[in-house]
This record gives sequence, structure tokens and C-alpha cells, in this order.
Amino acid sequence: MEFNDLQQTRYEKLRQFQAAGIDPFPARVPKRTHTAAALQAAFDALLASQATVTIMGRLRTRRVMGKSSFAHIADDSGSFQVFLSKRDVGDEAFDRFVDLVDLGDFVAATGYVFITKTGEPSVHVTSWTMLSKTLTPPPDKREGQFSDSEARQRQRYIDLAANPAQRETFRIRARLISAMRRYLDEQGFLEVETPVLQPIYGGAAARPFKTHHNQLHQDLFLRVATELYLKRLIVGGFDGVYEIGKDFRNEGVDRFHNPEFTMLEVYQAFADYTDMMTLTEGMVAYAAEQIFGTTTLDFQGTPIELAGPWPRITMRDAIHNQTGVDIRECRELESLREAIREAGLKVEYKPTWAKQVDELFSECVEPTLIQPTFITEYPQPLSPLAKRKADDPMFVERFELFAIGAEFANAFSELNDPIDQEQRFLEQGRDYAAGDDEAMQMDTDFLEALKVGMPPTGGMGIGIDRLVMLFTNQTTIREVILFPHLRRAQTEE
RNA sequence: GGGCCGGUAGCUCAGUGGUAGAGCAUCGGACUUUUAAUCCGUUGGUCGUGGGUUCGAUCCCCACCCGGCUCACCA
Repeated sequence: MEFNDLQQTRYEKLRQFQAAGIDPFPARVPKRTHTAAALQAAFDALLASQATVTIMGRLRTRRVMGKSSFAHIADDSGSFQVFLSKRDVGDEAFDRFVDLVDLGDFVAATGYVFITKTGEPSVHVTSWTMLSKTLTPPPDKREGQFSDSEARQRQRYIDLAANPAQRETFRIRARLISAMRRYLDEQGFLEVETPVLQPIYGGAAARPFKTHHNQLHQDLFLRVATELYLKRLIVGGFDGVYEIGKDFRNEGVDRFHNPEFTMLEVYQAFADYTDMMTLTEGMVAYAAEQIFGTTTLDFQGTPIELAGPWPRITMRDAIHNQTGVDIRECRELESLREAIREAGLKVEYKPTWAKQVDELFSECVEPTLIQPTFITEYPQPLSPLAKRKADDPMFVERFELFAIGAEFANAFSELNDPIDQEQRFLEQGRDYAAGDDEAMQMDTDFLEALKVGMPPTGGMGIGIDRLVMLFTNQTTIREVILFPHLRRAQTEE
């Protein structure tokens, strides 16, 4: 193993521990009586009782003054000051603490609590134990100094260790997922797991990752969505199912996209897309309330109000309000383009009416949606798995949820007519042949399932990572994923 | 993929066509109530990689790698 200068110095201290008969990586650990936070909470009682306490963690700072020393020991809950003196721990133990322990090392300290001259609750140490030697020094004794985003993401373990505040993001992430799971469980939904490796991918407009099963000589795709399997389960008779898991999409990486990301999809029998709106706003508000005790979050200085009901605006109205263009009046590509021209909008031309509507919406409306908003009634060709509106088959019963200018969720009244669904797949196939490499594949087994009969069903998918961004006030998805995708670093030889 | 910006000590960053700088960390010394302790001294670099121009390149030019922002595409 190769060491740099700093690591070499620490390695030599490790050898000195061993020479003194002390294992720098002991298997047995003294019993921890308190975390830093617990010690703080119980401090007054401990001060009165003078009970013996033991805390353990990384040495974060150390101030040596000849024959005594102050230090801070940091654990997952926070940090706590300890005080050592030669008189109390003995010359040998004191010198070892000063000479052989480095910042970042794990140590245990036992003693009794007291308050320093300057009023800081502290542990007066009577003995200490080496728990684990660290060879690589912490980047800086000051928190938050390890700030290079590339280094932080490549070596997340240093980021988390050096920037304890960073751990809070991932605690909130865990609590958010936990809260959503609890909400759905309490409503009677069944959590299920469906295949990640799929012979036919579908359920979203996206390019897949392709892999191969050697023994079966079979190409497989990593799922881009869980939708089509979850709907098969509704066919099977479950009233409500959900899955929280990774989807994989072979696309670019930016502040809203990671090639693998976490999605919640939920399906409810005998329900429609309006029920999904109620479910979505209820679940998100519940999670915020559970985690923060409030439904008002701050995102980059803007208060975001999550308490429902959220505005429900049709795509037609949203576009009309923002641009004056009425997509109901312009039902042909040419007339729509004409209206866009007349309105003086800078919108790229798209090959079909539906895609032109989508472009118009994305450019002119989406960035304006800061507070949670449901946009409803999408053009049918953009929605190959959604049920048509009874009074206007050019549109479907669908909504997407937007906030902070980005899309969060997508939901519809699920198409359960196998004949219509087959036509939609065929239409997708034509799109694919025409060069749309994100179009879905014909899934004949899914059609077989629909032939067996699927009740009217509402379905919804929501991007967990983006929700975590909103909940943790982060502007890039990389900050809410522990190990985001990065290009391979240059080979280090 | 396009445009713009960046990569210098372990970390955070200055800087220059002529021997490479600071703070913190490291190392040595002083110090028994410190608070990112303080004080004195010290070590540490293939200046992202590879070419080119030049007497001389970390600096100028070209290509590439990695990252950030942004545009395009998408949850």
C-alpha cells in the first residue's frame, strides 16, 4: 500500500501504538453510554450525579496546552468537548493522546461531566481508548471546507465525514421515503417488487440501457418504468399497489437528471386521475408535516406551500393564460404554428401537433410553475397509456405535477381498453420507425393482460430525487443522491 | 452533442514567459480552562494529461481528460 507524506506520518504513529502493545484497530469497544446529543440532553442530571460517562467518535479538534488539552469528539449526533490533563489520565496516556492520536482518529473517552470557565459543557476525562487509526487526514479541521463538488461526489465518505451538515440531506431523504411508504401502507396499498431486468421495456418515453443474459442468450433491458408490471398486478386483483425503486434511462446528465433515479409508482383500482391528485397532494403534504412539522418549505428563498388542494389547470388554459394561444381552437399543426407566429413566441417547430403543444407548454408555461400545480388534460399522442377524455378524444385524462419550474409527477386514468391500447402501441411503433427512439415497444403480454380485464384504475409516478431536492433546498440532483453518476476519473497509476 | 468557465501543496485558494505562494493541516518547540486556542520555527508541488512555439512554458497555442454552468433531450 502506498502512502503520501501525511499518511506515512500517521502510519508511523500506528506502528508506535503497536510497539506499545496497543491495537490501533481493536475489535472490542468500551460501552458507549451517551452520544454527543444524548450527553447534551442529559447534562444537568449528569452534572448533579457525577456519573461516569463514555462517549466515542472522531477527534475533530484538539487544543494542547502543555500538560492539559481540550478536544472535540464528533459522532453522528454532533460533537462534545472533552478535557484531559496529565494529572488525571497520567503522563503516558496523556502523551499518547497528544503524540499518537491524529485529527480524524476514532477514540473513546470516559470521565465525568463539568462546565468550563467559559461555560461549555464538557467531559473531564479519566481514561481514554484508541478505537481506530485513520491514515488519511480530514481535509480541514473546519467544517464545510471540503467544498469541491467533484471531489465531494467522488469521495462521498469524506464529504459526509468532513461536512456533517451534509448528512442531514440524506436523513431527510430517508424520512421522506419512509413517510410516503407509511402513508400508502395506511391507505391499504400493497408494496410490491417487479423486475428490473425486462425483455421488453415500456411505461415511459425513454431510451433504455441494454444488457445481456449469458446463459439464456437473451438481451434484456433495465426498466425505464414499473408501470406495465404494476398494472398487470391490478389485473391480478390487487386493489392498490405501489413500488419504490430505481428506474434507468439512457439520457444526458444534468441538475435534474441522473441515469438511475428513484421513482414511486402507485396504482389504485376503481379510481381515476382525479383520485391520484388527491392522493399526491395528501401524501406530499403529509410527508412535509411529518418531517418538518409544517407544509411550508423554503426553496432558494421562495416559500413553497405544500398544503393542498393545489391548483388544477388544464393544459389548454395554462397555455392560453400564458400565451393567448388556444390549442382547442388550433387543432391542426399548421393553425397552431400560425397562432404561435401571431403571438410572436419564440418556440421551436415540432413535427406533430401534439409535440408542438408539448413544446409550447414546456417553453412558455413550465418555467412559471413555482408553487405545486397540477396541469391536466394532455394531448393523446403524448400519452400512449392514458384513457381518452369521453367528451374530447384528442385529449386524455392525465395530469403532471409541477413545482419550482420542474416536473415532479405524472399520472392518468389508465387505459384499460386492450383494443385502443394495441392501436397506441402500433402508433408508438410508427413513431419509432420514424426516428423517435424514445417511443415505446409493442408489449403483447401487456395486451393479453388487458384482455383478461383491468378495472378502471388511477396511476401515478413521482420522482423521489426531485422531491428530495425540494425538501432539502438543493438545486442539483447530484446533491440528493449519495453516489451520483460521474465519468470515470483518470486512471491513477 | 454545442457554448462559456474552471483544474496550482492534504484542504481552500492567490499568482507569474525566467528557482512556485498564502491560510489551515503536517512536523519540531513553549504553554494545566481552550473554543477554527495562541506564539516561534519547519516540511510539503510532474502547476489535469500529451504535443507545439520559445534560449526557457505552470503561464502562450493545439488536442485530449475531468468537472461546473448553460442550451438541446428527458422524471
